[in-house]
Amino acid sequence: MDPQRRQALTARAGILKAMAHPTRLHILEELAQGERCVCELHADTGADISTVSKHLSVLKNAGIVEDEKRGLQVFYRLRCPCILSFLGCVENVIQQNVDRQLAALGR
Amino acid sequence: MDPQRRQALTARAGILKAMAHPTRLHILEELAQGERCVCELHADTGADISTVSKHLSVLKNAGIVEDEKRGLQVFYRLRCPCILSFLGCVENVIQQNVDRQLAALGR
DNA sequence: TGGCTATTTGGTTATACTGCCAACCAGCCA
DNA sequence: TGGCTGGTTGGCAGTATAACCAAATAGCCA
Repeated sequence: MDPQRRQALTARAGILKAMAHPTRLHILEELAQGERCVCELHADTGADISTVSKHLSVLKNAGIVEDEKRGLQVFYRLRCPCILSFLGCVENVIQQNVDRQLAALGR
Repeated sequence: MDPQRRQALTARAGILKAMAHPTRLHILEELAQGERCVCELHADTGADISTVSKHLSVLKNAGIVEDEKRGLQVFYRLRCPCILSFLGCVENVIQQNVDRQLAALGR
């Protein structure tokens, strides 16, 4: 595989990896509805605030979200709202998995 | 967060996690063009064949691909071809990251 | 059956990710 | 200035991933 292709694949994988965590997906879905401060995300994920902060920095390093400090609070928002658009297909896969498991049970 | 939502998020994250590796993305892109046997994927990823086999089992466990043995060979194919449809947005994010880095340099 | 090819599995080592705690920093206000 | 609130950072322990090698398995054919 040539280095350029390798690099392109690594970049894409990096974005996916940043998204591939339940708490981070939850955060992204919240942000899809509008910007949120860290304390709000802390409240509705239930995770320790330092954990939330680290998740946010993962998302920020990946370039998926951006932040803005206003007074004491830091607000985060999606940089590309389209980022969640593929979840429809992910749901298809999951539904198929469920169907398959049911079929296996009934077998 | 209620357990059901937590579970849904974990399932989604699982799919993303399975995709979040350069070699596995490469494999998925190959499969998007049609089924391939392990040896073909081995040839064009350049990875050790046992490594390719393990990557394929990750994808299979996630329900993203399915396999079929025909003679000595095992062929893999995408279960949901739409799975790569979101890469367009991932590319947007990457392009923005590049732009941002360039801007930072020029600053 | 014996040997060959294609693939999977087990074991090992190195590396990376998570979550939690404690300490620290920044901005506001009395 | 001192103290408070909101967030970030560093460090640690536990867990999970990745790649490689060696060994095992499955199907074909002589």
